[in-house]
Amino acid sequence: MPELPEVETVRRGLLRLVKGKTIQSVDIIWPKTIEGDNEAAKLILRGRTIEDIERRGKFLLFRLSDNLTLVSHLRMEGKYYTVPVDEPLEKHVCVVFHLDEQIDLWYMDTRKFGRMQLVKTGTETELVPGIRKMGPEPTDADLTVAYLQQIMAKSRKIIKPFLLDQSNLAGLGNIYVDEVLWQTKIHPEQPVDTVTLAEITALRRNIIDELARATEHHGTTVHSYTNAFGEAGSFQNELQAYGRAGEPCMRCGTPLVKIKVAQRGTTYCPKCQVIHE
DNA sequence: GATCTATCCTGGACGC
DNA sequence: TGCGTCCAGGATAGAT
Repeated sequence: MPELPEVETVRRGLLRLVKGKTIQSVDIIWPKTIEGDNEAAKLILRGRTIEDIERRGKFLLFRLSDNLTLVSHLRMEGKYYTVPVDEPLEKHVCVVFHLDEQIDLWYMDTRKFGRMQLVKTGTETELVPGIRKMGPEPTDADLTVAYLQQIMAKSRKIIKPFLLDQSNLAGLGNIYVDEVLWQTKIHPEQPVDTVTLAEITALRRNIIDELARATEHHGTTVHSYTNAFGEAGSFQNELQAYGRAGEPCMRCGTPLVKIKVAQRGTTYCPKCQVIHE
């Protein structure tokens, strides 16, 4: 399930593989992948050159020639692969971009949750709802203690769904939320407005550092995630909470517990992570 | 306005 | 072996 480190890894891989290439034509196998009129999208994409690929949160932004941007979200299992032209289609290929130099770019998605949207470059911050409402990137410059303190004081949510909500901050998903909460010793059901300033400060540090470290490891491979070269990330070997239910906590030895929070599987240490007033 | 819930999807695990 | 059921989860529309 791609979160920010995985999406950033895909972006870097795609830059090496398709930057500067021109789209000759497009086949749309799963129509719902591309929002709106598929036939119009095919016509609009034809002849456009991929000038750059940027990222905002978990969205990939393919900057195309003549001020067009293809906004792509991988959701659960979306993946990009480049293959020789006219390679027989594998199962789960949703969109094929026929590029110049005899290369095809496949968008594959086992669960077909991923979505793409075509917009005029620069309007994605208004026209793509997920980007319009998105909170700051998890970096030292953008994600400040003061900002977190301000929005957390006003929230009546519990911490896990709060951190998963991309309008509060960008980039976290189920895996890394469990990790940073374990690192910061915060219970996933702790009410947001009761988290102390010391905890907010430590949480912010852990979010920024954890996502940067995971990006260095090319992300986490759980289920089927691979980068644009079909390679798996290695950060799953570094995980301390997610997927380790029943195993001893690396801090205190207490068996980690798995519960459901906001419809999401959640692993935490019942001794280190205790709800406080 | 804030929060919660159902929905979209399919492969894999599991029980019978 | 084959079938049915459940689980995984990011974003969002609709309900509360």
